Amino acid sequence: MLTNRQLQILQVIVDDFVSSAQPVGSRQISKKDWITFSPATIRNEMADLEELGFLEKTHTSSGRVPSEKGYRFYVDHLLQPQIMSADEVSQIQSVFKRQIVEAEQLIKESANILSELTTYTTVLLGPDVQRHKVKRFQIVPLSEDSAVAIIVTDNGHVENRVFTLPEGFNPSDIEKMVNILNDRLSGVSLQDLHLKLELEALAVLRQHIHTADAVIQSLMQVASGQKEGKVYYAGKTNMLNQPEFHDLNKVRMFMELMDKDSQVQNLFKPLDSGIQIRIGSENNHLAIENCSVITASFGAGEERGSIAIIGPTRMDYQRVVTIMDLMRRGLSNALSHRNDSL
Amino acid sequence: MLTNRQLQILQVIVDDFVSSAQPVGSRQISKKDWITFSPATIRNEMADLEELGFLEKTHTSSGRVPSEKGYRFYVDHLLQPQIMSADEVSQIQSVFKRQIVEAEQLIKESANILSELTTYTTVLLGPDVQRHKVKRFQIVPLSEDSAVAIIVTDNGHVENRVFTLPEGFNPSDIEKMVNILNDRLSGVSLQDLHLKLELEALAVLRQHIHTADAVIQSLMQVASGQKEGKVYYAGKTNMLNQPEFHDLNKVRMFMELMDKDSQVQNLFKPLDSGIQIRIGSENNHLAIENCSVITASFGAGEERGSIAIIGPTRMDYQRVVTIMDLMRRGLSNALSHRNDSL
DNA sequence: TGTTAGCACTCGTCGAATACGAGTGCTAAT
DNA sequence: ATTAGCACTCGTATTCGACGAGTGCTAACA
Repeated sequence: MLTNRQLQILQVIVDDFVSSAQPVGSRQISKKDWITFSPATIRNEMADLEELGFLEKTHTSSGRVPSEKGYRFYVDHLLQPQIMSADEVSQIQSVFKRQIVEAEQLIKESANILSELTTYTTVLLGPDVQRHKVKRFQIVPLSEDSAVAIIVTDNGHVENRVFTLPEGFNPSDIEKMVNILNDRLSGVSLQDLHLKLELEALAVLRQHIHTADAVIQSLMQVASGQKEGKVYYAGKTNMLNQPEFHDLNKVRMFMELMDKDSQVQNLFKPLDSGIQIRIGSENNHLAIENCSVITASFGAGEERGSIAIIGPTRMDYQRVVTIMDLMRRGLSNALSHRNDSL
Repeated sequence: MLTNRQLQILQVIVDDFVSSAQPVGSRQISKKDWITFSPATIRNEMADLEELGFLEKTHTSSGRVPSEKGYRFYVDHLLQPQIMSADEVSQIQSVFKRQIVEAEQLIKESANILSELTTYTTVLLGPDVQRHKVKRFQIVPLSEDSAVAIIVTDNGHVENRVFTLPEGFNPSDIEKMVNILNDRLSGVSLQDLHLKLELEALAVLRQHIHTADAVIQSLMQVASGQKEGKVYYAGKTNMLNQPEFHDLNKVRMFMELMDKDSQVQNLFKPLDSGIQIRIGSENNHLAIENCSVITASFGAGEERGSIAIIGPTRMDYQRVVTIMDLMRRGLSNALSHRNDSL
């Protein structure tokens, strides 16, 4: 167990390093007016903390830097809620006060404000479309041999895709077919749709319509169109201002990662609904081995999305956590009041 | 007018500098076996070319580098079509040979191949949605007080948006309304829709439906949903491999630009349908003042999109132009065969 | 026994001095 | 008109020493 003095020192080191990006030395610590002991004592304690794995040195003789374990301890035990300036609070709330035209717009702006306020990179993951339920099928013929299939979900999301009509398809069959589909499959979630189309609808349609098989194939593609929710980014380039990204190679790896929605989705998905912090190697990805990711989810009922803020491990955890909490509450609230689409 | 010898020298300088990124000196030029004159002669010619503004020096005494004017002259007069390896040609054609599931997919893959083959950044601008014509309106009620409005265009594109139903709206009016809209407004282009909704449809609807005004408002929003065509990117990070982007500031500016669809759209839109090259400051944008942009458009009839490839001014113009030409032909072909949506 | 002052030592950074080499411009010879 | 020869320029890489921030250890102190 750490002594009280060690806790104090660890806290100062993390706080100082976070704001200055420079290794912090014993003298610097002793200058704080609530630190009552001498640099020499601090050096001794620091040596102990280093032995315990909470601190590191960049070279034999320069100040200490928190290790991953140090950050981990800090976020687990030393985090204190921070007071935000009224100005910043109102900046966050301004998004929610305005009449929300559409959920998508709301989310984009939230992401922008988050990355402005934190100076880090923000990723917002939209709700998982696959969970939504079918509200209505629609097929609109475009020409002799093509049509667009449309699926509207219960929350107003619209999936659509153009497909080629099979040879010998009778255009007047469309209405019949759409009716059958709507009868049978309303309320089925998109993720189940694939199966139900094949098991239930196919048999019935075959009885009525000549070329059902080909059309069903196309419909199945519509259903699986968007495998995962949308991803919104903000402040991608903020990372370039961080001194730890002065290395072009790191920049490249980071940017490449941020260009791949699917990877981002996996890496930044929260594991439960609280606010979570993953530090450095805990992220299990080379491109962000020196980054921390703070995630939270928001939403109401089935309609859940999540926020991720990515910064260097040397990031202002206290501030980000408080901002994040404000934002997730605001978003949840706004989304449950008007249950719009994404 | 430039002498034959000067042309030769300019050509060698551009070609060499493009591939090596190093200023090229007189000795290096004289080594080429089709160059018959001595380094000293070359030095004299180079001094003249510099005076004419085609070449520059990086410092008083090191090799020459093409100036913007030099590149301009090169692309205008010295460009020779290049022979591509059979391997590369087949790589391009492979995209078009496969059965195209959807135009969007086709375009994404084209962009990827372009940036792979060129090692530069590719931007593909989709067709301008605003030109498409309304094929069908649809309104699907979601709950007591909300519904989603859908517009299908003649090429299969689908625009949609959730809107709040006005107080006292009679759900059974929806069908009536949709019928009127489809009757009156089929074939109207999206860009005209705004106007026509207001001038023609509104009056008619008012006669039949109590709360028409509010609904029309929402429909107008749907129509203007996507102001401009979609933008697809590939190889954004390729630029980081170029030695001229070893400067973090340039990287930041470039990346920030590439995150703003609307700016990208303006900068990279081709002015006519041929292959165009804009060099350095001709782009009128600080973030790409050391870049060249090569654009071309593709498509059939109204369904036009465009390709832009962005690289450093020191870019392999010959190669890019030939690749671009292959690609634009391929895309035009593929799109006119199946007139799919974007 | 815990704390602190003092001091030798380490290491990274910065600036000056130096050597090197690639390339030019000019002059004079062909 | 062309070219060989040569002095000169300038960027890069390397070395060296001075400087300073910071440590670890020892010995003195409360």
